[in-house]
Amino acid sequence: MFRYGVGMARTQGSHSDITGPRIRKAALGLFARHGYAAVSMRQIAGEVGVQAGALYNYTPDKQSLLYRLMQDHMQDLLTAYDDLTRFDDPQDALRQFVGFHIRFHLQRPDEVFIAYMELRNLTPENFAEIETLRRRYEDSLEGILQLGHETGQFAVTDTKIATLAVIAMLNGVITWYRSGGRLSLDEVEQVYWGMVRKAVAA
Amino acid sequence: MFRYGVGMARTQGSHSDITGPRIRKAALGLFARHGYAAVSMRQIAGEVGVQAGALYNYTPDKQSLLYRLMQDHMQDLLTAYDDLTRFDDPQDALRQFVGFHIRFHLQRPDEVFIAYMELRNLTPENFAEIETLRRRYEDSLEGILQLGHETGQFAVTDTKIATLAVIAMLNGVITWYRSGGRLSLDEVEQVYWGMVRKAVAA
DNA sequence: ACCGTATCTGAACATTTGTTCAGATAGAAG
DNA sequence: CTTCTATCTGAACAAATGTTCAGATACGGT
Repeated sequence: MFRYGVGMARTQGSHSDITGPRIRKAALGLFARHGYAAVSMRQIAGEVGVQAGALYNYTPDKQSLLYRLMQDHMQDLLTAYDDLTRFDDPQDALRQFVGFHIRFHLQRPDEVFIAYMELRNLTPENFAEIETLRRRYEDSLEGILQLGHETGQFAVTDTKIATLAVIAMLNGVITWYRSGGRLSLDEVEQVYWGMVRKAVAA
Repeated sequence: MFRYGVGMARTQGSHSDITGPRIRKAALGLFARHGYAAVSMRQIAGEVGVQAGALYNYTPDKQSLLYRLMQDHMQDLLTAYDDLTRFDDPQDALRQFVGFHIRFHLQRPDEVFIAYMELRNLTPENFAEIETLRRRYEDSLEGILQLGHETGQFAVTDTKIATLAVIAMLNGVITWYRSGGRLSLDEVEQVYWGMVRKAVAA
């Protein structure tokens, strides 16, 4: 027997305020684990418990879904960093940056992974947007190094390279850190701060 | 008019010693630029000037092609490093490591990119193989830091973390360095060596 | 109770995917 | 020249891809 239209419609409890975030969360995890190109819209839909077509109520296409994730992440990062009350002393400001960076990024391993690994899957326009945001964040670190260089507290021959080197080093932490592991967050922060401090020290 | 069999066979000058490397080189470049999952066998074949079916004379499948590229790279790396005559003094050994790492990796940006970004596209067995090789390389750096720690020349509270931090910092160089840019290879090496030296200094 | 709309299904679409293989030609060896 | 084999073509395959859409159901307001 065929009951016409059974299950072919809006489902119980469905609401865009619920489904939207769930889709982005599922996409986030899958993109981080398998990579953007290796994940299909049907996989994402499956994780949400919905058909693939339903995703297009929440994103115009797959590419925009990726872009949205990156954009949200970068904006969260900038907002959180802007909310800090800064220190005037370069040394204090640098320590604050290191601590903030490590803690913020360790709380969002998937976002960080995607924002770094999937840049090449963005359209040129979307890529430019994300790069602008990233640049703004890196510039704030460079500003600290620059100031410390001028006051003679830091010995960095090239602040641009030093900035990238410090960030690369800090980002490395997310490749190995697992909460509940050998070291606590405080210990990790202290170890990295020790290395950064000495690396730029005069 | 249909001439039976025109162009449907072995092509002039075709030789496995030529085509094999060309396939790997094309795959290397495409994987690095667009990512393993986003590159099709037909794209690779097209770059070589051959039909997709011909690739299967040189690799059992796409996955093995990726694995081969990573394996070759890691083995080149280990062989090149093993060929160095080592220094006894930890400071000298560390400087040698920094210089070697930067120069070796800057000469092979595509290989490095792939070896780092496409690990998740390997089968578990292939992944384990590559990880073993990578571990062997990292262990040699940790050995240097460990020795320097024992002699009191280095102040690294955690040699494991220090190893990963140093490598992450050095790897960062390939994300921005372009030959013919503002800095020469020697200058880049000096800048990074300065930061690494100070970062682990007692 | 009714109506408008938000939300989802199920099916369909044109492409593209990795892979296989019979057959055809070129090169190497005798 | 003949024979054997290495190398490639061209076509084919099933499966998977991103995306669209008519229609069906649930929700929210009146």
